[in-house]
Amino acid sequence: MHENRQNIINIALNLFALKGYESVGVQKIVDHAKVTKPTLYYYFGNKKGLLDAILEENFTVLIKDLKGKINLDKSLEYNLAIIAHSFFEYGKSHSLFYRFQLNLFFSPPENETHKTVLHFNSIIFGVVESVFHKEFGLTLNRRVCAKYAFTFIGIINNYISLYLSGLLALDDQAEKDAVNQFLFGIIKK
Amino acid sequence: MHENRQNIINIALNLFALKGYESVGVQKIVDHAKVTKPTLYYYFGNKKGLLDAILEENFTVLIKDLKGKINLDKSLEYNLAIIAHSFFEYGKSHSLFYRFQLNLFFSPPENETHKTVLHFNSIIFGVVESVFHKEFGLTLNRRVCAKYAFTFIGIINNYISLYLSGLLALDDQAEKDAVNQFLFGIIKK
DNA sequence: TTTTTTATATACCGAACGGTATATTATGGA
DNA sequence: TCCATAATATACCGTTCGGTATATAAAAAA
Repeated sequence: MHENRQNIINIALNLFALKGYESVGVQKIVDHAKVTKPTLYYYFGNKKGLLDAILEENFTVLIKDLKGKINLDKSLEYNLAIIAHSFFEYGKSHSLFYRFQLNLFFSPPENETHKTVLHFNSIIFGVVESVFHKEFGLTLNRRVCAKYAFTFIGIINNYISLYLSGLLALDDQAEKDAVNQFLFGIIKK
Repeated sequence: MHENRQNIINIALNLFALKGYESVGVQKIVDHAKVTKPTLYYYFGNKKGLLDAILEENFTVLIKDLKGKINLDKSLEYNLAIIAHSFFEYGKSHSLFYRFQLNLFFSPPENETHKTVLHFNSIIFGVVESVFHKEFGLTLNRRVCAKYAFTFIGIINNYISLYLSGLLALDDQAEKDAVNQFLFGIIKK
């Protein structure tokens, strides 16, 4: 039951990630999934509903993982390593989705797709920011904590982008490199 | 003479940056520019030709500025500051284009638009990499220099993204912050 | 002045777009 | 067994897509 629903989601993610959301028509999706248009519209209402389902399904995995593994009683270094590890493992296991999600994040602000992905990104951002707020909340204001979170996630995404381009392996060394780049820059090793 | 050509370029960049290349039809461009389709096709051949003209016109400015200001006889810190300054000034004076260019860079790899922007990005990348190669070329291999260049540009883009979202001012302090983040991380100030 | 080239408009093309009215087939409960 | 609902298909909707054949106006060259 509902196997068509899941199949449509999988097929659509593949096409979206490879060609872009706007470049893939509903007809092409249902052709690849070997169903017809009314089936897709029965499950998702419209094309945007299909996109929402894809985002919901895939982002939930990462968000739950991050929330479950972060431990605010431990050190900043510990939690940054945990975050880097979660992101990198997720990037490897959901590489198609990660590429697609990056694409949506950098899509134009008036595009409806941008706003949807922003919702999930702000959740992730809040989780990462909590780590900095616990560490620096008494000495630095919230704006600086937010900037740290944004910068750290930026460096993480930078590494994952390199991985997605085939230029880097997301191994233990890369996790350490990312955290060290953020904490100490390129000078100290 | 050719005022229609330039007008089409300006109008199209505005629409592309706000709604996305795929989401803006040729008809909408010519309507806004108050010309007709054959005029656009006379100057640019097709929609992709229009995109190429936009990229060429705008990237040339940044690339020439970078090449002109980098001085390989001076220190790494000096050149990184120069690069950050050029990027930030460019981001402020060409903010619409910068947003659009980021969007294209993160667009799906099979999309034709991605490949075009990659060409200009690799030129910029080469310029930045030359700074690291001059500094570390004897002690570090090319892969590490390339990674440094990629990371530094990533941090720069991170800052410009914050600016484009209205979350940060691209002032002198931001330039220093970006370079320090790259060189020394968040610890040393 | 005539001719050629440049620049623009009218009117149209087939294909693809997102979406739906309606019919049909399964399926599970009463 | 009957009926309601869930799930799928056929065939179609108006609109917009990128692109063009053709005509025309303006300007430059002959």
